[in-house]
Order: sequence, then structure tokens, then C-alpha cells
Amino acid sequence: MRVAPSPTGDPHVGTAYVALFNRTHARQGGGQFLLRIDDTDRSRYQATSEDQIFHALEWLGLNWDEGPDKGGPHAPYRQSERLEHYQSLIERLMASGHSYRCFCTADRISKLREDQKANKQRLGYDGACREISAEDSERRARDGESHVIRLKVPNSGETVFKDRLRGEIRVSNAEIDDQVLIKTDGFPTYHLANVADDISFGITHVIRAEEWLISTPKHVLLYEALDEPLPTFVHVSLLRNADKSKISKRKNPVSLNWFRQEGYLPEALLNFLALMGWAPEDDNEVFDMETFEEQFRIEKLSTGAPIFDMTKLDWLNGMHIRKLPIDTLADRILSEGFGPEGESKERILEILPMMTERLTRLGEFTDKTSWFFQTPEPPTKEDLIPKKSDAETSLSALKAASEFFGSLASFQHDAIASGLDDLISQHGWKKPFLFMPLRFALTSRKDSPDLIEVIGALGAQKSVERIDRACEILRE
RNA sequence: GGCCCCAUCGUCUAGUCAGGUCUAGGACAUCAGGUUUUCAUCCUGAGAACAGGGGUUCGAAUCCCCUUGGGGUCACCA
Repeated sequence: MRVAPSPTGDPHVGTAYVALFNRTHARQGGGQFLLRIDDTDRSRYQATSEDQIFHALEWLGLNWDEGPDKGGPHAPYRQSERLEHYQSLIERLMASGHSYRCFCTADRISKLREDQKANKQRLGYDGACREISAEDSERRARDGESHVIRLKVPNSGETVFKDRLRGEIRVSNAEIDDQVLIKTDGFPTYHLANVADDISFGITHVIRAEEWLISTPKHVLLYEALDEPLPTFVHVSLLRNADKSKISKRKNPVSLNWFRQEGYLPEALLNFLALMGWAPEDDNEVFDMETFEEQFRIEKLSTGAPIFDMTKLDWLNGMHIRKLPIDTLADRILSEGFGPEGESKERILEILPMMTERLTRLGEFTDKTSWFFQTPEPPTKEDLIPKKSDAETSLSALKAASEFFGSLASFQHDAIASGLDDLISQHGWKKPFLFMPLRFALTSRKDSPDLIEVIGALGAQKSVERIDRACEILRE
């Protein structure tokens, strides 16, 4: 099994999606999972992209057995480094009459296409250069005439293959274009390089996106021309935008870098991706990769068109955050750069236990805990006065609290709780009349962890300072 | 437009291959309650779907056909 991304931009979520199924299936059967870089398009090539692919897949834990960075028995794993290989293959194809040189200019091809469009004919190459004799073809090539090499698709009959998910697929050969195999620049197209490499890598299962389904007959023809056995084809449904079109960066975040930067956990993203096309038998939708490997069955992949709706991802991320040991979570926050500037793991650990159930993405950590790491902007007067209360009540509540905390010998959760309850009953306040001004005084925000824990985290001195500061604001 | 693929709650899906146990199950989201000092977590509950039409059959979400809808693809991009 393999995954074969192109280094043409940011590492794509679709790559991870397909890699997940390939890798999992490989591991289940004791097979190898390879990473191949499909870099035959020089014009779209981006030098930094390859490294990013490595890093993104490593981040996800979708590690490969063989690849450009690891080497392996089938090296090299970059298509741009396998040119001789394609050359020898094309010689076989030429010799057996399965391919031919085409000297048509780009100009002629585009005119041809326009005519076909105007006459509402099927779009495709008309096979003009098929008729050129072998001698002429050789000579013109030797003379340096620019040309491509095309696949000679039979004029009649049909090409049939089986897709593991969709059953038998038959396409009339008349519908299949004489696909370019070698471009003018001497580089192979995807179709040739992909088949050539899958053969020489010994790929037994081609699990890839549905968009390739329609070009699979071309690949089948190539396998047949080369007299090689067909792999098992599995075309997985395309991830979709909300409007059902194929997922795109204009309508969705698709860069794996983005998910990492937002603070999605790799285990959550993988879990989510797995759920886009597969369902566990036991209704337990929160699972790790180990469980997934045990349960996944390729034939249970669904054929629908999953809309990439991150609502569930957010929920899953929260679930995975809460499943992580607190120490590990702290490490993640730190290593992924979500910790507040210059803060130690010890400091983060002081606040983290009360934050886990309030985090959906790691990226929220700094903002939601800023009151702990630094003195926040003071709350406004309005903040300090809850609905149905007034400035006077808030002020006396805060003063009472200030005195209470000032006299505190040590932090004991239950003692503080009962102390505050006493204050409330003494004065006949509603609970929010004390707690809300206190919350704003201490954190300057309306959502926070349990207040008594907040006080414990802050310590009596800081707490009193902030309460006194809030009293000043109320007096203004 | 040609060709190919697909079609169950708003979303992800189970059930479809081996038709009855499906008054269609679960999850997310939504809404309503509960817990509660806020937010969140957690718990309980509610609403919410077999695209339509024909067949086949005692019986169809499940099989067949048509229609409709959606998507993909028609590059010297992958």
C-alpha cells in the first residue's frame, strides 16, 4: 500500500485521509506502507512542500515503512528520480505497439478541442499521429522534433475492472482518450509514472480518492499492455464542501498545518477522518488508532459523499483532550507552542486540570488562562454588577470577600466554600450577587473555572489585590 | 453535454451484499429539562431521515427498472 502526494502546496487533509486507510490496511495484513512523492509536474513543484508533507504525516503518526527520507528496497521514492525507469517501460510499450509518438502541436490540439466542442463531439485526441509509420516516427524523433508519447487505446471493445467498493466498472474503449504518457519535456505523466511505480513497488492495493475512478481504465490498459497483474482498486469517496463539491481551500481549511496550528490533536483529527466514511461496530465513536486498526475493514468504507463539517471534530478534539494524561497534555501544549510566552510546565500544570473540560482546541489555552499568568485588564463597572443587583451590593460583597480571603490561613477548598456560603446567608444575597463580581474581579471575564479553584490558583494575596482593585472601580 | 460514480435525520453514519427481528439504531449539532457560582463538563428527554415513481415478492430502506438530484471526470495537473 502507498500514499503518493504531490509536492505542490500545503500538505492536504485529503492526503491524510487516504493515507490513514492505506496505512491501516497495510498494518493489518502485515504489509508495507510506502510514501512516494509524485513530483512529475515541474511547473507546480514547490520545494518546501515535500518537507511539509513529511512533517504533517509524522505529526499525525501516519508513519511509513519506505519513503524518500527513509529509503527502502525500492528506492528512489521520488518520481523525478525514477526517469530511467519510465524510459525503459516506455520502450517496452513502443516495441509492443501499445504507444506511439505524437507530434501534434499544442495549437492543433486546442483547435481540435474547440471544434469538438462546437460540434458537441466527445472531447479527446483524434489519433492523427497513430498513422505515422514507425520509420517516420523514429526519424522525426531523431531529428529532434518535439513530441509526446501517447497510449494507443483500442478503438473498440471495453475495459473492465473491479473496484472493491463499487463492484465491476466497464468503460467503452471509445470513451478513453489516447492519454499522454510522456510529456514534451521527457517527464512522464501521472498515469504512466503511477502505474510504473505501483508495479515496481509491488503495490497490491491502490486505495485512492474517487476522482481517480474515471482514469482507472487507462491504468488498467497499461497494466494489461505490460502484462502485469492488476492491483485491488479501492476508490474512496471524496471529502466535500458544504455544497457537496469536492473539498477545496476556498470553502474549507484543507491544510494539515492549519489543524495543527489551531490546536487540534492528531488523534482527534485521525478519529474524525476515520469517521468520514467508516463506522465502528460498537457505537463508540471516540477511539484511538490502535482500536481503529483492530476494527477497520476496507470493505466497510461507505460510498456516500461525506461533507467535511468540523462541528464533530471540535467535539472529538475536546474528548481527546480530556482523555490525555494531564502531564502529556501539558507537554503537548508546550511543544506545540500553545503555552503562554516563557511559562514553565510547572506553571501550566497549576492551571491545566481546571481547564481541560473547557478546551476544545489547544489554541484557546492562552486566551482562556491569561488571567492566571498575568494581571488582566481591569473589569468594567458594568461587569461587576450582575443582573438584578446593584453597585452597592457588589461592593459590599467584594469587601466581605476581601476580608475573608485576607484572613485565610491556608487554602482548603471546603473551608473556603463554606466561608463564602456563610457570607451569602449572612447578607441574604443571591449566590450570583457574590460570585459574579468576584469572578470578574479575579479574572476579568464572565467564564472561568470554579471560583474557589481560581482563588486557590491565584493565592490569597493576588486575590485580595484584585478584589480591592475591583472595589475601587465600583466606588468611581 | 458525453462517460463514470453516488443517494437513510441539518451533519457523520448503522441497517443494503445473504428482503421480514426497522413503528429505521447511534453520534454530533439543535431545543427543553437536571446538576451548578459563570462557562464548560456530566446526566435525562424531545424534534429530526429511507429523493420520487414503477415493478418483483405474502412482505422492500434492503432486489430490478425509470425519473430526479448530487458529484467526479473529460490536461503535455496530480
